[in-house]
Amino acid sequence: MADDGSQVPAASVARLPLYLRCLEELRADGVSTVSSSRLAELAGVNAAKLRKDLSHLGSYGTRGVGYEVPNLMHQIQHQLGLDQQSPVIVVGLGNLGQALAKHGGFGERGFPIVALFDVQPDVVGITVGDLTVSHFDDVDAVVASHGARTAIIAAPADAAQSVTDRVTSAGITSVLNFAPTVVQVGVGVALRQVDLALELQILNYYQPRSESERDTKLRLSV
Amino acid sequence: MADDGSQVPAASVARLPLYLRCLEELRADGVSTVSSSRLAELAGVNAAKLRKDLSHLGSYGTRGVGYEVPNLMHQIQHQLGLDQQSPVIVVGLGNLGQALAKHGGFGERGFPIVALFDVQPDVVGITVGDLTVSHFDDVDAVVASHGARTAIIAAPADAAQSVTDRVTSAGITSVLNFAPTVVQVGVGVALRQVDLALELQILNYYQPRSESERDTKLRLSV
DNA sequence: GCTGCTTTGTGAACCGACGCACAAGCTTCT
DNA sequence: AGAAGCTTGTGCGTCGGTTCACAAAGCAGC
Repeated sequence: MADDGSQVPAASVARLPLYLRCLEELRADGVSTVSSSRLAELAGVNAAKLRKDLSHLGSYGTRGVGYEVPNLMHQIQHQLGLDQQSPVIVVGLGNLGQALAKHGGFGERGFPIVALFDVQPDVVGITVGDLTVSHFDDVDAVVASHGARTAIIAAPADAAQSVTDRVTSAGITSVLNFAPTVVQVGVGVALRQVDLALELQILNYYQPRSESERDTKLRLSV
Repeated sequence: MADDGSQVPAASVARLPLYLRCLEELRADGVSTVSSSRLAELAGVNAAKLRKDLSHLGSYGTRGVGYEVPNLMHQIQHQLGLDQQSPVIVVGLGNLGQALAKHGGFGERGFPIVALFDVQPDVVGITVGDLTVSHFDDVDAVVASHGARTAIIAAPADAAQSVTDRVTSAGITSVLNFAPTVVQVGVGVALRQVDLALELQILNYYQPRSESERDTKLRLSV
């Protein structure tokens, strides 16, 4: 029902790519139809929640049968705007940045990496994957020429904010920040933060502690 | 007030490491006392929410003054169980796994990487950072000898579940999964999933779309 | 065509999280 | 000592998300 006017709740949006990935697996296995309960099991979520999530993008299931895998994939892809490729730039080619640049998973899923940037003289000019690292000073022209809208920030923490400001003024409207610091973005720019060390610290809370701890805090799923 | 019996809500736990990181910055700048409003600004959250989060671990602020930076850091560290180091193993030394293994941020924050595992003959035996990659078959003995409780999974998706099962049976109780697939863990094992391509897909939803879209969905912070 | 089985889509209750707003409490100045 | 000014800690209303449970709807077999 909700196709045009209303928004999809943020919590649902965050799960749609997960469903899409599960659907890809099913399609690879030659499955043509899937029920909400089966798909929910694969995604590790509640079946009712999954159905409600999918209902936000229309009624594409068949009662008594389930969802047609290729059709549902197409609907989710459309809703997420994955119909066309979205070029991505990477800023900061340290260990993590280089790994991300060489990581094939992005290109496979419609996010080809088209340019790499750094400021270190010993990094600018080297080849990572099949791209040569450009100097960050050239970011405006390169972003414009490729029509890139998404930036992956893998720069040091103390440079992350200025890098973010620079790429957004160059036309970037989506920022995925791996630097271990909070960055601010203006309106009209989407932002997600991924902090690897933070994840370990969160996990650590759920470790059983020696000193007279309750053992009732041993669950966590994300 | 809530120190022993009651739990800290999961949403609060997930933010405590963030506060801790901001406090580290403040301490590095020589700041000895901080108000909730200032700390909230640094962390990018609401001040009342921050105070409520901190209240879950006791009353460590002084009204009219604020929080003493070193003391608050210590309390958060204690609550998260960061008093002692927690050794970590990395399974899967592809691009991402190698970058994570060389990433200094883990060791700095109390999570020294003590062992690396893979199954590929051309990877086992190589040196990454200052560790040599062991064969995954030896995981039980190595985990036991180091007392490691946390595993970072950077293996291919189709191996992630079996790797997870193996490391948990070897004694691992915290799993940080980077493989692009949902893994299941038994009770008593904490799990967090990080999927890089997923993040880009989520971001993509908030991109302005061409076809007669509302421009009211342009915000997102995490 | 009708009955029974299966599964979707959703109303509604429930639950947790968020943020406002204010009382309690500490500090400083007079 | 008393008053004024901050800042914490928290009660409470609100909002969004999750889950249950069921009606609506399609399919299969008789």
